[in-house]
Amino acid sequence: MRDVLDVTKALADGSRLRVLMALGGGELCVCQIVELLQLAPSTVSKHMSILRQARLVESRKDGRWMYYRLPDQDAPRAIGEAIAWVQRHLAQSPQTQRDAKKLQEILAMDPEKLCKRQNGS
Amino acid sequence: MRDVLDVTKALADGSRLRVLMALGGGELCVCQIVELLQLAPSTVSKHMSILRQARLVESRKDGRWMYYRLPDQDAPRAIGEAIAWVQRHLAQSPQTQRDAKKLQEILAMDPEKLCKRQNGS
DNA sequence: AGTACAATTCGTTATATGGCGAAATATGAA
DNA sequence: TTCATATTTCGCCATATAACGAATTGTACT
Repeated sequence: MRDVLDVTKALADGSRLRVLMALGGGELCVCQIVELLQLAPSTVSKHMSILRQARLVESRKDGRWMYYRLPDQDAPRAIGEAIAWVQRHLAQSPQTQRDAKKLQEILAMDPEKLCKRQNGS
Repeated sequence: MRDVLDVTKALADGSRLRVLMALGGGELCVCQIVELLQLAPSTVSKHMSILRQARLVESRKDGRWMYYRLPDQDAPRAIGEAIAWVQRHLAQSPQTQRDAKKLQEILAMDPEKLCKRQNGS
């Protein structure tokens, strides 16, 4: 039950759902997620740790950058099914579509500049 | 997104998950759920209103008793899938099995006496 | 009408959660 | 080593949530 609750609690937040949908397009680093959600880096980091705790995302560290991605096949079945459910039922959401658009802009930017912009402003 | 969040938030509580699993065996009235969860009637009522808001349960009033059940075919697909997911991944849980056992005892009781017992003690 | 009673609503309290900024951590570059 | 910087951890605050008991509502039975 703990496992199931970890998943449902992790899914019970709008920002975290948006991140999961965004990761459907491939891995993202924290500063890209910060830019998408327009939340403080510390807040995003907390969200990602909750998602990782629930095993809804996996992470990879590359230098100073931490990349998050959706889990692959080795993940428990419950996880894959939960993510698929979210994707099915959120795909048409206006929020998801706005985010997809913004993600294009973010991915077009140089990640270096993106991160610096966050300290600057 | 609102709909999806209503569902995930409703599922993000242990008591509500237990109720959904219990309803897999058929409809229950509030006092039976109170007996199962060992929570105050007002608390259970609140839980049920959250589940109904999310459309994870339907209700039927019979005299003074309110019966709750899992939704039938007319429910949105997202709902049926969510319930099926919970059932699949909670079926083996110790909590679910304890509850199933206790449910047998509750169903064996006279509902009239069950409700009165709650005021008495 | 009046009583009994299942369920809900309301008001309150304790805890959980989401948000931020400051400080700490970790890693690459000078 | 020293500095810059991406991320995380920590401490704090505001809001949300779960729990209860008391009061209210709705229904059946005198």
